[in-house]
Amino acid sequence: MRTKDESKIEALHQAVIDVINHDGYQNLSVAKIAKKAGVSVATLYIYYSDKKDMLGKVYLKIKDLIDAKLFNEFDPQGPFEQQFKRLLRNYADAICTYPEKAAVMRVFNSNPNLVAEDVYSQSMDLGKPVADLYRHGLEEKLIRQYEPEIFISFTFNAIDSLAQIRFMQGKTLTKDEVDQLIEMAWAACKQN
Amino acid sequence: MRTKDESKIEALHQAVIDVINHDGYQNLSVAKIAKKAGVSVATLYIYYSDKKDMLGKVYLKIKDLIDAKLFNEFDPQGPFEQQFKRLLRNYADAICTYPEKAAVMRVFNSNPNLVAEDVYSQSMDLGKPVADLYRHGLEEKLIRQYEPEIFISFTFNAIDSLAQIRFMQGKTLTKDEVDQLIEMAWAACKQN
Amino acid sequence: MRTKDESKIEALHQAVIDVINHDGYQNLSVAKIAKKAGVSVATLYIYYSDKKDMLGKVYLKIKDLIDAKLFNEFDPQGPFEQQFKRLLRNYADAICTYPEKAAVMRVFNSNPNLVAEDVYSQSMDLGKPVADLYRHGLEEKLIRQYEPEIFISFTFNAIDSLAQIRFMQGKTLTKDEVDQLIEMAWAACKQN
Amino acid sequence: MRTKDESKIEALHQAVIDVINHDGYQNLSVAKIAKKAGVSVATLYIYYSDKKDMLGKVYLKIKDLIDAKLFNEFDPQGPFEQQFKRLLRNYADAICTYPEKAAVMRVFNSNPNLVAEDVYSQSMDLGKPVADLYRHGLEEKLIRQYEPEIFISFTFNAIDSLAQIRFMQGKTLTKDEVDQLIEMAWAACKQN
DNA sequence: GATGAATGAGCATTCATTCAT
DNA sequence: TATGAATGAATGCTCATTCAT
Repeated sequence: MRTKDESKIEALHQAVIDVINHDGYQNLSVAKIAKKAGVSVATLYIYYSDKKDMLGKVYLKIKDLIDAKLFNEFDPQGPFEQQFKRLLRNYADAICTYPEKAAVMRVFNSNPNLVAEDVYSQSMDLGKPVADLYRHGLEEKLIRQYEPEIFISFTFNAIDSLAQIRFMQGKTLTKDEVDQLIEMAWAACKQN
Repeated sequence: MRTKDESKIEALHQAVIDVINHDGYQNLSVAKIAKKAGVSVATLYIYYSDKKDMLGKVYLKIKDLIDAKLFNEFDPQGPFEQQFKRLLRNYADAICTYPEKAAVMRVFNSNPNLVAEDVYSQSMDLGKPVADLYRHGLEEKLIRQYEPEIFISFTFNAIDSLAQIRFMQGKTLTKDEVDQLIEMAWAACKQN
Repeated sequence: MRTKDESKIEALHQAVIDVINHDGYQNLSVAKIAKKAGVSVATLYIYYSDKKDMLGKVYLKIKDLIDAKLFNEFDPQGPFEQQFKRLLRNYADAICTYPEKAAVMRVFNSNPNLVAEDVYSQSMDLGKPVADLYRHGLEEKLIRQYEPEIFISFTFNAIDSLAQIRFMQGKTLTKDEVDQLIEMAWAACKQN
Repeated sequence: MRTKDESKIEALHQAVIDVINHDGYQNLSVAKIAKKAGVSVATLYIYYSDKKDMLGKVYLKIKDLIDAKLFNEFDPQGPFEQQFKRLLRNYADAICTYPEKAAVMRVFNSNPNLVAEDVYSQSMDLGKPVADLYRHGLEEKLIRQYEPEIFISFTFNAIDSLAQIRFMQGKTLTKDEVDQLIEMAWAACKQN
């Protein structure tokens, strides 16, 4: 029965993503999700304790998917600028690869009370490697001596911001736009 | 006859803002708004044709409030960099002056279907002067030759992004942070 | 101020008739009536104690209008068959002259709880002359020795019944149909 | 899983009938129906998509019940007058057997917008056998050469009309009245 | 007399969740 | 495991009626 289970969970997760992107998350009812996933509402409650629990798990799964791409070809020993840009490029790649999932993640990020507090982590929380990189850049005076959140705003959030606009227009970031975003992010953050 | 009670409209608007910031907008019910405003639900429907209409009007009022600050001491004839920074400073000032309202505007901006399409304008739409400034900078080759949305991401949206984080932490942008945001925005956008 | 009053009452009465025929009487709200009449809801309550009172008065007015036509050229001394047919012809004339009003009367007749009990009188209650005629016919053995309601069914109600069907089809009774109805009514009622 | 509770549907149908006859159909609210049926409002929406759907199904069920009686001992080859009277007697029997249901059907028939258009058929539409009989009588010159609706008025509708009056008086048609109604209907319709 | 403002109670419908099988 | 049946509480909205001017 293991495979059966997994396929149902998968279907439910995808349904959440579809419904949010299709109807907006304020129309996100368990009935709609279950219907779209082709399972009964009661079945949904076998896998998840409640709606919040389910959304939290979807969120986490999406986050893992994107984080998984984040450190592709990432060399913690390489030169700082290269690492910095590598990270952002990977992030841009990730949200271009999974545009609907990225859109859902943005929804979760700007609506913290959709999921339980403990499951939710700020958009800042891109994990230890990012924090390490930031600290490294700070110590070596390669980036401005500002708070980490301000960097997030000009890096990941700036990319997200454009991606969101493009997603609303039914597009994804172009290769050129990614290059431009990275250039501007670097220009914004680097210490002169 | 009874005279129109302007204070009720004010109370309703404030209630919308409070409820969105306290309970999140997915718990934004007409009943809750009316209760918080101290009026009956039926009364609400005297002033607004429906929920969407009400939210639209709240949105517009907030937008006007912020836009009103935007062109304070703004000199369209002044040097470009100064104008650029003036605009962003004014924007930062505005959202620091009305932090709850700015938070609400962010919610509306990322949830377009909360309000009628005609009332809604993209976060990009900061009005003609901004568009003029962008075009001017482009023509004079003072800023990068990129699409306007990408600039929005590194200017208004970057500021918004940090403001949102601070708001969630129960803070507002500090004077220093505003300075830093403006510096970074300019570094990101300017043509080298 | 007398004329002003009358015109408002007239407008309200007409509005009731229009709304019932247009939207059906289950969508008959005082707000809709007042709007259509061009007066405020509160004004309506100056003229009538409540909705039921108003509808009752409209009903009575319509009834009077139709009853007024009923005894046109009616000769209580004339031969029975002629009187019988005269009455029905007058009735048919009346509901052809005021088709919307007749339609409204039918609604009231089949929904007794729309108006107060005291104002409401059974469709049978066409007044004393009709009762007299019935008694006369009975005594002279010119009509069947049945209960009065059964005659109503084959006379006024039969005419109403066809008129209603025609009204729903957007038509009124034709001259021929009226003749046929009267012939059949007489054939049904007369004693052989 | 829980099994479908047929008794609930039955209770709901009966509740509709009761409420219409006791409170009139303009006070026919879903809440009242559910309460009277002893089920929750939400349960009602498991069985019916909406109020209109429910009323439509009640209507259809009642219609079927009455129609089922209509062709009892009906012999399409028998003499015309006998068939004519048989049909009316069956109809009278039906509405005497189910007086509350017949009353409800009358309400539905005179308020077409209570149910969906497709479910609704005019009171005339008593099915093909009635139409056949009418055509037969017409061709053989056994009945007057009039439109079908006019016959309906002097047959089914006349019976209905008296039945309605009696129902309002808390009675049903007596055996004698049925005989009288049929005699009069035949007298009205037959060709001399 | 006239009316815009105001409301409690009610409307049809949907919600997230649990039950019984 | 799986699900149709069931529901109390909530949803957005409208009602007939009254108030204050």
